[in-house]
Amino acid sequence: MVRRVSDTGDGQRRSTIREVADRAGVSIATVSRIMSGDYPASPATRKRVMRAVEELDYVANAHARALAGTSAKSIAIVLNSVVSPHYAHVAQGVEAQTAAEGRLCLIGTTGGDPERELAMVKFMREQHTEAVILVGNVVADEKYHRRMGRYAHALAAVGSRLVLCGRPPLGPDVPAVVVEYDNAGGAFAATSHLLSAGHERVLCLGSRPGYTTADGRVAGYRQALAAHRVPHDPALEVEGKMEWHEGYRMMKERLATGAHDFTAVFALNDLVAGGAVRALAEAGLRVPDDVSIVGFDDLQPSLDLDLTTVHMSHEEIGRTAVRLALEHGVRGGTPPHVVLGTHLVIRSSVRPRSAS
Amino acid sequence: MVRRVSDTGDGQRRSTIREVADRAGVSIATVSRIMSGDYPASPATRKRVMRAVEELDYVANAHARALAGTSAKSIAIVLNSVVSPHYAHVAQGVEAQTAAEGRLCLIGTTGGDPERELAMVKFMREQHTEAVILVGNVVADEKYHRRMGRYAHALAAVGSRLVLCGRPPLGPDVPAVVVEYDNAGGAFAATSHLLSAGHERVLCLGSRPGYTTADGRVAGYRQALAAHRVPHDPALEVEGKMEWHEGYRMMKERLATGAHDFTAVFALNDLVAGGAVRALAEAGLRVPDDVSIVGFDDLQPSLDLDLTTVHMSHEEIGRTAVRLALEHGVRGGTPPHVVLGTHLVIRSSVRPRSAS
DNA sequence: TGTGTTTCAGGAAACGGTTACAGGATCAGT
DNA sequence: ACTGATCCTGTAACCGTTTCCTGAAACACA
Repeated sequence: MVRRVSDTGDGQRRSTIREVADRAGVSIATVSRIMSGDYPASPATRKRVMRAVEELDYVANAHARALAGTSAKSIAIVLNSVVSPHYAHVAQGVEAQTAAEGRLCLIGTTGGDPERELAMVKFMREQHTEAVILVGNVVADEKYHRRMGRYAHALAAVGSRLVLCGRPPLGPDVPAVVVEYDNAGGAFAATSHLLSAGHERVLCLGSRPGYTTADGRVAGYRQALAAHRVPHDPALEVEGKMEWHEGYRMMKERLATGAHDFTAVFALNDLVAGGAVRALAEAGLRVPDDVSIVGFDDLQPSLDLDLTTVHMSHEEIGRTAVRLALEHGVRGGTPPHVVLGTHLVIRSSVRPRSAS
Repeated sequence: MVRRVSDTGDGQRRSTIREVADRAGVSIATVSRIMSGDYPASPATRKRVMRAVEELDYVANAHARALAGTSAKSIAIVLNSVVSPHYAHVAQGVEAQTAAEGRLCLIGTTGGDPERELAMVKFMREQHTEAVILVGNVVADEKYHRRMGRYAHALAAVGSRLVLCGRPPLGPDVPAVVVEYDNAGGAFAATSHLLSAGHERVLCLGSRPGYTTADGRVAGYRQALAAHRVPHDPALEVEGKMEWHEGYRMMKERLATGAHDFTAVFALNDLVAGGAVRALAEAGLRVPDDVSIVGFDDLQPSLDLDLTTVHMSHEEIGRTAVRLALEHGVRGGTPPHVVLGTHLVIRSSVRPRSAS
């Protein structure tokens, strides 16, 4: 019997339970039981084992433990990127709740690439995570739908323990917990706030057909226009990604090509608002004196900009995702679908039109 | 022989390699070999196995695989929180490089609690991660030193594969890779920029004795004063955490209690700068007309504020940490210690004193 | 002292893979 | 037809735990 050397590949020799047992002069069963909590061992035995553990600096192998049944539970979160403030907060929420539930949190990023997302999900499945939380919107274009088949197949295998965070269901045959936030409602409130202040030409910055988050917010914008009986001018909807530089670009181009044909701006998120504000400033336009603006997210930028914006509890989304995944895991049944609300935070970036 | 049911606890029945083998009419060895890449199997056998894998939706158990030797490599990152932009970028860098090296990234947060940090390190050890990257500064107070013993013990066990990111060494007996950034150098450049513009009363916002990052930046601030032969006034150093609200508070209190006895501000990071700018604005003071300000980090806020600031490549830090950990793992020897440079980014938040 | 109960500890199977070793076919060369 | 070499596949040991089942010692009680 050749015993392979237990080399973990990192040059570290780890002591095993057998070595602890030998040193303590007991069987491995005894060591295992003593390690895993309250077992009625004689004080003498217990002390001997503990000393051996101490001396050998023994740490149980999580893989072996998982294989033997007592798996160290873990939950995976897969997102585009962790630098975007929104995602960062969601990740924070997931991590916090995961820790609170005594689980480990695995994280993987995809850069928005569906291919990498698929690979990640497979990887997480191999790790036997209890749940995979997918966050971030995915473009619902043709390519996406073509790959849907494979997605659905791979994801259905983890069954209901799949959680979709702020993104559309993958298909009717793929059961999944869904946690959304009320994009349309928030956008409605934001736009209404501007309209109520007398603004009628409201620029909508950052639309991006096919991206569900953007679509939801644009929908809310339009609903608000309709509710206030303000005509909808498609030319006021500007396409762009929800990033600072895009906000800057969109406003820059708007000011360069067209006339200053708006008095207010609804930015699809705070980053876009920030970029837009800078572009306005460079054109000599002031907020809120010359232009009113409302953002979305209530993240860091809104403090610096003193921006009126739509507040979401980003961490709450992450926490809820974990909680629902776990609850649903024990309860079963049809997976829950939760929509988290938003509310408007008034700061100083909006001024009534009559007063301007 | 009673075969326990392979229940992973999540209600999902996962198919095993044995089931695949049975269905394909081959042995498990063949399945294993075919799954793990290029093995000279007959096309017929290969096809049969692949079909069985497909039908059963077989995914190998990562734990079993790890136990058997071919471990799925992983790297752990432990940090205070992922919402702080700096940490988020570092985490992003770690994640990116980890993925590039074909590893999985485990993430854990501690909330700055040394106790939780210790628990995390232990957890990561159990997971047999190749390296544990510790990022974020830890207060070097008495309590910390008291616990040092246990830290050192637990951490030394992962040996040189411990990476310290922007934090002080744990002790002379604990070998670790260290990746730092030049806080003092950056602060020196920032402060010098203000001094060269003719400012002599430069407020330093966010000092916090014992916290190495803050200490480094304050040191650079003082060195710059000395180099420019400007007297150092301790009253100009204001203590506070490196957060937006703290920056706001510090400036608010300064303006409330004392006179406006400074013409420039060196904020220890961009968040603090943002809070300070808001407080100044509320007092009717403009940047840069009335007060010049320089930040540190060159993160999102500096775009909104058009802030002159010290640029660091936050992601680079994370990437470097992973790269060094892996390189050092194969090379051995004394662990490397790398210091990454910074440079000043000029925007519009500083104006020469003579012109104001 | 005999017997029934605890109390504590060990032996061994099982978890799901990988891989060294061995062996049966198939095939080419003589 | 015999011998080797070549190909492919199966058997079984092993990774490091947990835990069921069994058994010996110690104890209580009649």
